[in-house]
Order: sequence, then structure tokens, then C-alpha cells
Amino acid sequence: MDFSGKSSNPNPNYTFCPDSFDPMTEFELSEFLLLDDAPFKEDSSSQSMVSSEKALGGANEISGATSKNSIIECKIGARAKKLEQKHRVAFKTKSEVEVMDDGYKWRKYGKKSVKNSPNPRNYYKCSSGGCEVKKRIERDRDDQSYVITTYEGSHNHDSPFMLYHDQMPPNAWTFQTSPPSSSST
DNA sequence: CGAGTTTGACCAGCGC
DNA sequence: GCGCTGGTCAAACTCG
Repeated sequence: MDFSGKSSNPNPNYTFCPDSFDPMTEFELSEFLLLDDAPFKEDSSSQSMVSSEKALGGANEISGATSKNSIIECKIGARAKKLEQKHRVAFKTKSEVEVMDDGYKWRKYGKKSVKNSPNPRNYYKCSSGGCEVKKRIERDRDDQSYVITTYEGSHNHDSPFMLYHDQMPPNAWTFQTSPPSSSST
């Protein structure tokens, strides 16, 4: 997507145009974790995923799903906004690209190789003035077709995408979760 | 020229 | 106290 015209998204297929964009062709929301209260351990992502069902249950109000196998119908922008109101939230998505646009504009400020992972972790800050939201992106060390995205903090502004998607049909965005067993098992 | 990315250095927290 | 690791900074670089 490219609201600002300066998106850093390397994937030209990402356009937040409901007529042409099919998220299922690009990535698949596989795991969804609320880390607000739970201790967060980066290096035990697979372990954290074990509790993802519980996390999903707690995330029903956000995802609209009743189980991890249920279809999650939501609009990315709305979901991301709600998620980011939590202290810390992690997504595990199946995607070829690491950077998935969520409607906000991010500025990369660091890259770090992490222990026990062959893939570097990328650090981003929201580039909107005064907004201190951060996110970390890294590939799942067990299954590199999955990308783990961790949000931290709350946006103090609306997503540019939110402004846009208000004009979208309600089913413009539909995701389907994949069974956790299909990931890092 | 401005905005964004890259990358090495630095710092803080944690475990031993 | 020391070393390791993750997170952040900032200067240099790239690109539009």
C-alpha cells in the first residue's frame, strides 16, 4: 500500500485498493498473540505460540474469531489500531515479505542479528510526529515462511489507512487463520 | 534536498 | 563483576 507515496514496502503487490488487493495471496495470519500482561520472551516464540489459542480467545473482541480455526473477518487498519492500544502484541503471519503494511508509516531504525535465529530482526518506529509506537519484525526461525511482527505501544493518531478504509465495503478485508500445527511444529 | 535505509557502535539489563 | 545479548543511536549513504 502506498498512502503516503513513500512507502518502504518492497512488494509492489501491496496496494490497499480493495478492488485489486487480495491479502490471502500475500500473507496469511497464522498466529495472533496478546502480550499485554503475559511475560514476553522473544527467543521462545515457538513456546509462546503454544498459548496462542488462549491468546486468540482473548483476542476475540479484536479478531472476531471464535476459535483459532474460525475465519477472522476484520479490517487490517481497525485491527492494527486496536492491537496497538495494547502494550505489546505479536502477529505471526505467513508471508513472503517481511514488511506488511498495516496502514501506518514506519521508519526503520535498527537491524540486529539475534541469538538462535539465522534471520536478523528489524526495528521500526512510527514515523508520525510524536508517535512512539515501535514494531519488530523477524522471520520465524523454525519456518522462515512465517514472519513474526511485534507491536509495542499505542498510536496517538489514526492510521492513514483508517481514513481510507472507511469508504470500503465491510468485507473488503477477510482473513482466515491457519491451524497452528501447520506452522512451527 | 529531504526522507528513509544501512550499519557499526554504544548502552543497559540480565544471568552466571 | 564480567560477559553476553537485545535495543537504540547516529553518521553515512541511497533514492526519489
